[in-house]
Amino acid sequence: MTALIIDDEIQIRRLLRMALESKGYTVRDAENGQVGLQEAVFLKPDVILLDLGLPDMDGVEVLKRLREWSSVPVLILSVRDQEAVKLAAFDAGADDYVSKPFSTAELIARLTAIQRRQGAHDAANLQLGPLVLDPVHHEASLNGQPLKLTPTEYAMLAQLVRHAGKVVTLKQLLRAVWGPQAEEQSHYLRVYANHLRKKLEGSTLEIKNEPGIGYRLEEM
Amino acid sequence: MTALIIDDEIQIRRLLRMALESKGYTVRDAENGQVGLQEAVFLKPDVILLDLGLPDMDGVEVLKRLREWSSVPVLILSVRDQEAVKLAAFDAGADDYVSKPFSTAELIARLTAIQRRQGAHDAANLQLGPLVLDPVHHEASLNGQPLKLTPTEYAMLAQLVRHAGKVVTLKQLLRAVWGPQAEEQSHYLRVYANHLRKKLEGSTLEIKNEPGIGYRLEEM
DNA sequence: CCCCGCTTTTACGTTTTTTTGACGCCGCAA
DNA sequence: TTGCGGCGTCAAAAAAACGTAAAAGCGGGG
Repeated sequence: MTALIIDDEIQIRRLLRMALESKGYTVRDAENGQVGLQEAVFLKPDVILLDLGLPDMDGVEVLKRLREWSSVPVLILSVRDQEAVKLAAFDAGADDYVSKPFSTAELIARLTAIQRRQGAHDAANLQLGPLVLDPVHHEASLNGQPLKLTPTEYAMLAQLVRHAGKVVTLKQLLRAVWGPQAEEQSHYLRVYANHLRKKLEGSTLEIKNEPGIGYRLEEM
Repeated sequence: MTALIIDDEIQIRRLLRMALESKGYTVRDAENGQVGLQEAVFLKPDVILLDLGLPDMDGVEVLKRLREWSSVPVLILSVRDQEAVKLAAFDAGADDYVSKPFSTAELIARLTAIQRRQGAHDAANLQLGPLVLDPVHHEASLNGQPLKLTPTEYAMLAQLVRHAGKVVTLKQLLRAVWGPQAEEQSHYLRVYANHLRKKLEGSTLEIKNEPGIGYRLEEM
């Protein structure tokens, strides 16, 4: 089990390193985003602890770059206890969030939690029943057969799969797929929900609408 | 298992030689970049330990020259603990980085780590159906006949072959072939996809485009 | 110095995707 | 019943991405 710490404060790195090593992790650290990403590529860690306040680049940006090819569990560390930042981090694919200062016990608890969750539905990719999404290659398959999706279709379906069975609000979907400035353009969703429904036709999956709230991907 | 040490300080060479030989490596060393490159060609080592502070040429330059024809794992040694240099080395294709002074234990650990990683996707020649790529000499053949490729064409085709059958995203291709700063220059890809398609014409291989996502090399 | 091969840039027609607009349906409330 | 908001559907218009060819830039070798 290897963990990668990306944080610019050496005290934090030391603290985390000790806590993790005492739990049997092999620990590697990086003090900025650039190096952190490089380490992630080379080291292929089993979990990443990422500080949002890095000197060279925004932590959310680091997370986005990481998520282009990796689905490793990421635990966000941050002094900022602001909702907006939290949401941005989750949107970018964070698995959990801890605000500094934190107790090492809480940290370890959350860490094992996200790794267990990961183990549960990892086995590679985003998956829901017969549908498999491969985030690295942007490919999808349904019942083992390739499913052709445009970039926008893929992004919307991925968002739905990430919250499979739960309602994803209109705003969440629009923000995730079209960006924050498109939060009000809910007609986009109608068009693309339609596309996706056609492509999912004949499978056990269904995109349901909750009027005024959002959409939900369900397995029948 | 043979290791090549490229370093101008004789104490370092001795130290490394002892550490490596005790781990069962056959060791060869060179005291400057020129000789080091020649040794690399001649010896085809399984791993290279490269000092960045060489008397005759910049270590990063050595690495670039090496990477023109070899994908051997390279571990960088340097007294300079500067981020800029590290990044330059990684960009040029380094696998890991150790700052002097270092413990031999750490060195060995990193060494075995990068070799294990390498083993994963090495396995000698890249091949897909009638196409064979020789990473050592940067040569290619199709249906047994030599296929003439420019360096850029080779790099792009190699990237596609490594992920044969899967989509390689635009960013991934651009980063791999033209470097991270060319991430947005997707017109390069159009031009070179075109070149490669012409050279693959008549074979069972096909370069397909997934609009907005990337390219895929398929065998028909 | 010029030629040659390779890379980069530019231009333009084509294909694919995204956006926009129109229309009808349904449920709900006035 | 009628009017309205949110939704589903379809297709045209607009934008983006792609394929292709050819010109311009660039560097090394003769």
